[in-house]
Amino acid sequence: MDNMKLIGDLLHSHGLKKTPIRTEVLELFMDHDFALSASDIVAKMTAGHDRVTIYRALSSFEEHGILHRASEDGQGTKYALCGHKCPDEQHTDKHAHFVCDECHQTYCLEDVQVPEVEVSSEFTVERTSFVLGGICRQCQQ
Amino acid sequence: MDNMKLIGDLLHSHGLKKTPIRTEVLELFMDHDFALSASDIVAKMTAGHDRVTIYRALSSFEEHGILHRASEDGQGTKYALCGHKCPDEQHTDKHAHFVCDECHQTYCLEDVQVPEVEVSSEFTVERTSFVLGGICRQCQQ
DNA sequence: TATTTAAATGCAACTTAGTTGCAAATATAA
DNA sequence: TTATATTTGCAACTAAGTTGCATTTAAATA
Repeated sequence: MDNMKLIGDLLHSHGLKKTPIRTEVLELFMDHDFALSASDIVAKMTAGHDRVTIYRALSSFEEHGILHRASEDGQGTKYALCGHKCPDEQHTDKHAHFVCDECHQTYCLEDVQVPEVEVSSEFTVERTSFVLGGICRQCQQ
Repeated sequence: MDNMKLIGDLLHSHGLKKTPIRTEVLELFMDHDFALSASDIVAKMTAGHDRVTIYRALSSFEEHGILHRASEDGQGTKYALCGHKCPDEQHTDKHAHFVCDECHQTYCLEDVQVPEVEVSSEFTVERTSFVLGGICRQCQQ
């Protein structure tokens, strides 16, 4: 695992201090192939850290382009790492996401591009979110 | 205004009782060209009706295909009438929606079709939501 | 290595969205 | 007009997210 080094670099390169909590949060994201919400993280963290701290870590990561918002279903906002297949910059909203109705997990569909569309000049589009819903393989049976 | 007759028919044809509250809720949807959330409706209703009743009316309308979910931004779920340009059946998710970051209003983009996409067989897609975000004309200045 | 300080954390308290159970009220069919 | 299933209101709850403030800590620098 050289995740440790990676995480250190990631935080440092964005001018964020490397704290145990932030490190553990980023490790969680690296260890999962689906998006996580603040409460998912609180539940998975070893020590019982305050919800507020997790919310603040997530916002901060989002602002710095380390995480992107993957979906906002009824179970709260889920975030995903701007990772492997994401370009280093402008990772937001480039791919679609899939939310399972059964387990409520959110997956990045990194090969499904968010389509570019023409919209009435009445609206200035700054973000696009393309979220599919249904059942994932695990919940299929 | 023959909205009244229309509303009566709509409720009756879905086996829903025509109550003052439901009538007023549907009138509100007919009078607005953007989507409304439960709290929007509570605020706009003349008499101070209970939030719970509004939530229940909305769920019921959604179940019966009278309303569709337009967006779920941080300000709560917004609903829109399955109206004029919606086909009478299967109105859900057929078009994109636009959420303004400034006023948080959600508009139906009835001419922007939600694209059909190919997804890994790992996922069974049952719903699709295509939501654009940005600034609407009113908030432009 | 010790000191300093801006940034990060924890705590308490709050807001807002949404839900559930149950009793009272009411729309409609008979 | 009455009977009944539906709808409504109330109270109480959960869960997500936020804010202010005091305390702690990472890391720059002396």
